[in-house]
Amino acid sequence: MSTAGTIVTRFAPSPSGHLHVGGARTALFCWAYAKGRGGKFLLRIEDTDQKRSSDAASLGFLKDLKWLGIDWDEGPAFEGCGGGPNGPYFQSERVDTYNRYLTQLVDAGKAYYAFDTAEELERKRAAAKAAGVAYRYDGSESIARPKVEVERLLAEGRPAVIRFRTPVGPITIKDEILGEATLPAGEVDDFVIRKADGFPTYHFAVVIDDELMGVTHVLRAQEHFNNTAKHMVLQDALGFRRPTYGHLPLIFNPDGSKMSKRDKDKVLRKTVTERKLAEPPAGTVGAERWKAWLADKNTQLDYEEANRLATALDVPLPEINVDDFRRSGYLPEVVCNFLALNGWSPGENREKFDNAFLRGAFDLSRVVKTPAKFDRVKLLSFDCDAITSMPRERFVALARAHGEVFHPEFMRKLTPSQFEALAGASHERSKTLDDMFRGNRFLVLGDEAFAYDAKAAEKNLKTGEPSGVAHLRALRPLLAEVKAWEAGALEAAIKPYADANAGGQLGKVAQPLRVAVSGGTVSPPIFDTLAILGRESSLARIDRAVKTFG
RNA sequence: GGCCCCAUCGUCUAGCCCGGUCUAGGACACCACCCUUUCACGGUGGGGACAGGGGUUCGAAUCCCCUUGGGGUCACCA
Repeated sequence: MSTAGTIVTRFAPSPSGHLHVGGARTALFCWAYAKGRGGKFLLRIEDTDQKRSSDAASLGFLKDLKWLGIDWDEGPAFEGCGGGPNGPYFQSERVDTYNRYLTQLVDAGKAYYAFDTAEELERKRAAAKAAGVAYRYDGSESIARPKVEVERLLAEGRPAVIRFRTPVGPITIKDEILGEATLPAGEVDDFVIRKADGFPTYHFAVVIDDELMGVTHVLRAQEHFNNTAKHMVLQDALGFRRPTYGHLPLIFNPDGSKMSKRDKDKVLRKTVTERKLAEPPAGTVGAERWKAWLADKNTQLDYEEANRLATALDVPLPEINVDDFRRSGYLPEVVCNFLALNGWSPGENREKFDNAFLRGAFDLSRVVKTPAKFDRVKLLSFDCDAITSMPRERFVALARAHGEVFHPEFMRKLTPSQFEALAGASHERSKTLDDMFRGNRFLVLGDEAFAYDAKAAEKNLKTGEPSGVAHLRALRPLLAEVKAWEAGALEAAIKPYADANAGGQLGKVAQPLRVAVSGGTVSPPIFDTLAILGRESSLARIDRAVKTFG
């Protein structure tokens, strides 16, 4: 039990390998609310659904929380967080506790066993729907069943659930964000509180645990709003106190659809169909999986499969999970900042802030009631601002760390000094930590291996008077003479040439060079690009371009 | 469909609770121009919203009602 007066919030996800942005925001707000008030933030794993079997990867989202800078005072132990006196923090390990309260309710006549089969219930639901009326469970038969009969059926081993006997009457939900709402009598029926497999349902476990763990404030997604009524009647029946509730607005895709991992499959399917790919790209997805995936729109690739396929296809995947944003090169502090802005704002036209500010300023009265559409373009802009305004050394360090995790083969092909030069040259044009890796593939391909973009070559090498190739021919001996192959010296060699032979328009010379050494029209500043590439590769590539397009 | 909730630029939002200071502010996006060795950055300027209809009031984005629209929820999932 926690000290009286201490604010306690909790984030209670079901086990998952990855943290969804919506969940991340909920966690962030719970964290900020408690920590900003000297309270505690705790984590609890809602793993009462055996079908969502939990394996080792099921707690993968803990690292996402850590990455965001959200740490928890109580909960599963992980990298210095967690532990605490109110555990276990896995609901699957608390079944005895739930059973104690369950028995108490049954003995008091506030809950009862029911033996309906799934088929029976389904039939009644369908009938109600056909009749155009709202389905409500009718417990009269179960309630009337004599105790001996119940015990006989139980002894027989008949599958049974326990339902809560919801008192008749309207229920008023009080919410710090949405205000008050009253559900008319009969709206909440006798819901299941223990499943046939012996596990409690979400509604029951939540109420017990929030009470036992001393949770004072429940902040969760708005989809739980109506559930609150169930939790309230349970609290009353058990004699529990009532936490303060705040239901957060949902976060959607820009088109209003729900954000789901399926969005990734959608993008990939569309690309595969458009490109008429018959076979999976090598090393991405197994042949069997590929077939099944293409045949059934409801089949989803797993996380790694989707990422490998996206990389092979060179298509960006919509970021859904926190880890997706990390992979895409977003800064954790920016993700938090932007997430907080979806559903809350500090007012006074302030938009940029860190978690320390959030924890000091966050409060429920400024949480917005309306659902938000997640604007990745604005997020990108925030990330760009954060990156370009950080010190260069910090950027280089972050980019290196990012590269080592997500682009190890790229990192292996560059020497440390080459990498540093590339990162330095990329800093001011990077919107994410990933940009420099995606945009500069040509650097790590062999001099004969990278491809020339036909359009770029046509425009910058073959046409013009003099043509780009003509400039390259003239430049080649000048470059060969450059003593120290670094950006300054290269500029000193090329600039005068442009002044004399291109009317001072450096672009007339820079673009042909760029296409010659990179294959395309986009690269870091040309002198940097040549310097990073080195003398040997630069000259070899120029020679190749002259030979190919001359 | 029943029930519940919500409604300001394309998007995120400020303003609403305590009506006048709002010819509605900011950010992202967009358009134009400028800068420029590509890309990006940056600079300057611009278009852009109180869903509709009734009330209340001297006066409404702000209060009330209706309509419309959006969302949530109606599981032995959480």
